[in-house]
Amino acid sequence: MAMSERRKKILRVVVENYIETAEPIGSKAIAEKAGLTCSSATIRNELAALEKLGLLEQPHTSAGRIPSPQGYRLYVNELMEQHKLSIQETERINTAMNSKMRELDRVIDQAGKLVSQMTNYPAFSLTAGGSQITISRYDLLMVNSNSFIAVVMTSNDRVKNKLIRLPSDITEPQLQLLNTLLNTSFTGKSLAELSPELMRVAEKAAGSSYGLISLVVSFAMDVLEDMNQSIVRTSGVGHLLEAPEYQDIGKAHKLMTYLSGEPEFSNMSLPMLQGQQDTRILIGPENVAEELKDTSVVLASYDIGEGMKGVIGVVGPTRMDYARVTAKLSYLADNLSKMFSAPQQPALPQQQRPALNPAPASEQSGDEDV
Amino acid sequence: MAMSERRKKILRVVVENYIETAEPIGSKAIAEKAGLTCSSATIRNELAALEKLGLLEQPHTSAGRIPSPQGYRLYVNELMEQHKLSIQETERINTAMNSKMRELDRVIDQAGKLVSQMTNYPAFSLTAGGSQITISRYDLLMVNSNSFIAVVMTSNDRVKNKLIRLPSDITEPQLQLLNTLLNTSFTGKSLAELSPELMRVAEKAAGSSYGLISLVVSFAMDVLEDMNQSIVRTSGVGHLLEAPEYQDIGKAHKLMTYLSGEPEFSNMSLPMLQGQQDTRILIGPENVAEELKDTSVVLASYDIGEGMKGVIGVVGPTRMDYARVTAKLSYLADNLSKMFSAPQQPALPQQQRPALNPAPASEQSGDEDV
DNA sequence: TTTAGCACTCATCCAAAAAGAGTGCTAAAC
DNA sequence: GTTTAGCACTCTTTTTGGATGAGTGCTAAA
Repeated sequence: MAMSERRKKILRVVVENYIETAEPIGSKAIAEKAGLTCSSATIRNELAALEKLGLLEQPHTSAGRIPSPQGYRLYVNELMEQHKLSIQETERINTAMNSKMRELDRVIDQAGKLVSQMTNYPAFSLTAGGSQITISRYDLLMVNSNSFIAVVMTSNDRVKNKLIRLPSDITEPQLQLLNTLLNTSFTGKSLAELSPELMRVAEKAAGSSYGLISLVVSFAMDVLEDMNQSIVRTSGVGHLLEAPEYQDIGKAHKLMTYLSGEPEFSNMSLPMLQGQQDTRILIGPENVAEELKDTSVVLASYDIGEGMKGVIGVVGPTRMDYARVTAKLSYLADNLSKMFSAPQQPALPQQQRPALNPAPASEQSGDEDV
Repeated sequence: MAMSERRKKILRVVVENYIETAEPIGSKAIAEKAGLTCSSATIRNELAALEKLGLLEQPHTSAGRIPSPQGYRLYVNELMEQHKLSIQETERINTAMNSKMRELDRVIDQAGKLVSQMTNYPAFSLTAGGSQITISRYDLLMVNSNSFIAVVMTSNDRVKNKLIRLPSDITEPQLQLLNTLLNTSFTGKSLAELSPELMRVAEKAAGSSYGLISLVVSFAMDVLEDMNQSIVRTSGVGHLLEAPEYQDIGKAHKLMTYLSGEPEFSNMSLPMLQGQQDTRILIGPENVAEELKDTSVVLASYDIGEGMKGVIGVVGPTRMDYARVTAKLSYLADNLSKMFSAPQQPALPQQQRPALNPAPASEQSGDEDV
């Protein structure tokens, strides 16, 4: 009896009305919208009950009701209907993914932008979780007597390179030797295992007084560190101003500054980075950060391979359209996962660079380079 | 007589007051601030004259005066004093540049962010002008029988790579052959010169039926295209809300959306990309874009080497503090130029990765990779 | 349990009045 | 000829107070 069907219906009308209009709704309007047979007075009684349960709130004595965060939570958990994406929407995502999403950096960037454009909310995008990645191979390419290119490949099949210049000369055989040494002693090691001691020992053994090994290995460490480190990127903060709840400049500004800083999105993405779930909704006060206390965050994660994960998310007013946003977000995340697992890229009519021969072959694994 | 010293002084007070307070100023207040010996009535006469000259404006009959765009222009051209950066400010720029600005992509990103933080205005950052860059060298590194790494080096000493997978097997000698062919026929060519015909011919000559050449060359084309293409990045749009002129949400939102889109900053950067000047101030209506008509833009360019240029810029209300902004911008731009020309990085106490041996050597030229 | 009725509370809107800032002009002073 | 004091006038901003109306909570009857 705590939650009769009627109450659920009422709650739902309140939530959906508020999502749509951002205005409180009164008993009379509810009676009409809900298609219930009872009168507004009855609804008033129910409203009072729902308020007592903590699911509704009243901005002031003589206003209608709006959902409380708990109200949203119940709505999201039990009442919300799955939103189906329209064909246009899926098309849009697909085409956007086909163009220019090749490198990891760009994926983070573009995915965020795309999400923001599609939801009309600020969006963010991040990657993380590469701490157990190792270097699987080194190649040193001689350029001239005082510079060479170091190419390293990681266990998750990414390749990065760097042009290294030396103050003194080096010969091809020396470089070869160095290359072999690197491949025998410095592969299969994670960032943590590439200790300075190891380097010193190897340096000595090689009889190299140039610190050449350190130079290359330190580059390798940079690469691993970069993969490890999560890059967060925010886009579309301007969308905030569209929502009536951010007509208050002070409020809008505060949130914007927070979003443009380096917020701890990675924290809230944790359960997803650990693979415990792949979408997550944080409603208002459920957020840890003070700045997000009356804001909701919707997150979806995707797989980059080798234990690495990416997360895309949306930030908006608590009354955001959860059904629609989650639908878009998880569709996009799914597609990103597919893109990273299948080298052939998404499942769409490809448009290769027009001038190309029908390449018999393939595409790269993910991205390249530092 | 059109512009007596007194008038200049008055104009200057009006501009500087407006920059500081965003409020019109009246004759009496000017008399005090300017330290002139005359009375407010005299000033009123002068004000009327300055208004007739089009240098001042009056929001409404009984308000004080504010500068017109022409007024700003005159101020910027003749009256503005060079602003000296404080030690703290230069320090801040220096330290920010030392950390994590290694790769080009990141430079664009970080420089924009830094500018925005230092000026408290939205900032943008872009690079352009690599159309005559060529590929100077190819290396193909065998990974296994159906994949290899393609490494290309460009004429401006950047190196990019890509892991290429094949549906069918390939042998080391085949790869070698391919490598040689690429280096003999496809180096020293700009993007425009890498025509599909050339590829077809080479493909035939090589007897390769795999389209392998296309695969690698098309990657090279991507690389050149990427360098050619200007990447624009905007940061700190939220700062707009701090300015009183953007307390109007509608206005703020419009400008923000414009800035977050892909605005033609590259157009206004043109004179700078062509090396005709290295800072530029566009005041209000001097801007081409409708959205920027009552906004000012300050730009500074820096050299990336090999004809490539980068531009950083700031967008703000017409009353922005030009002296301070230009000072910061050009200091940063200078430092960026230095950083790109000298491999050793800026002129500051370096902190290398702590665990490293005192590397006898150097650092990379600029950045790496795609 | 539902409903009609009614007094009551607040936010919002609007108009009118009051306050204040700054001007432009005139006539006198330097 | 330039500067200045004086003053009426204009226009914005702020304040005030009443009217309006939406929506409630409660009571008493169905």
